[in-house]
Amino acid sequence: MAAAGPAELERLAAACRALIDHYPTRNWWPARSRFEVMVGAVLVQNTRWLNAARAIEALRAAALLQPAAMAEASAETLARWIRPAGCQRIKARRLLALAIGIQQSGGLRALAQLEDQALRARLLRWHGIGEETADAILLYGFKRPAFLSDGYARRWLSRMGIFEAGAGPRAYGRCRQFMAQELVLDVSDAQALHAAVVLHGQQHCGARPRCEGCCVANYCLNKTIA
DNA sequence: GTCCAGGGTTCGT
DNA sequence: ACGAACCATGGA
Repeated sequence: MAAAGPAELERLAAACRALIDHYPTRNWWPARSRFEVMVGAVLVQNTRWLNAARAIEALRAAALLQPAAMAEASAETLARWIRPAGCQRIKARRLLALAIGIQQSGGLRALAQLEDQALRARLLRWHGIGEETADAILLYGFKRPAFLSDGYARRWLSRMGIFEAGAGPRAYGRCRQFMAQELVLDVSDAQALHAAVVLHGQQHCGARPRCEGCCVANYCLNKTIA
C-alpha cells in the first residue's frame, strides 16, 4: 500500500469524484467569519454539529464571537455559554487559548499571511488544536487545500481497499501523508470531498444499528466505480 | 439505561 | 511509542 500504482491512483481519484457528485452539499460549514470557523472547529470536537451550533449562537448573543472579546473573557464565563457543546470546561480553556493565540500572532490578518505549512504549524502549537482541528480550520477558515483524514475518511479508504491507516494516535498523520502524496485537491474539491465523506459515513455507518452489509459488501459507491 | 457524536490531552505501561 | 481514561452535553 506504500506505493500505489497508476491504476490504484486512478481508482482513488474516481472514487473521490463519485463521492463528491453523489453527495452534493451546500454550506457544509456555515459561519459568518473566519474566527467563527475556528471556534466551531473546537466546539464540534467529539460533538454533533447541532450542539456546537447552539454554543456558537450563545457566544454570538454574548458578543464573544470575536478574538479580542473572547481573549478577555474568563474561562468560567466561556464555559457557561458553551455548555450545550459538552466538555465545557475543557473547551472553554481551548477557546481561550485560541483567542489569545490569535492576538499574540498579530490577529487574523497576520495569520492569513502565513504559508500553508507555517500556518498549520502555528495552529498546532495552541492548546486544544490537534491535527484534525487544524486541518478543518485551514480548509474552511483559511481556504487552504487539505484532506481531512478523520475517522470517516479512514474507514472509507480502508473499506475501499485504498489505504489502511490502522489505529492509534498516528493514524491521522499516516492517512494524511498518503493522501497528500497520492492526490492533489483544490480548495473547492477538498471542501466538497470532506463533506461528502462525512455524509456518506453518517448515512451508511454512523447511525445505529450499524449496517454490517452495505459498506463492506458494496462500498456504497465502489460498485459504480470498479 | 446505553451508546455515540465532524477530538485532544494526559497519564499509565 | 502505544493504549486508555477523561471530559460532559444532548439525541436516538
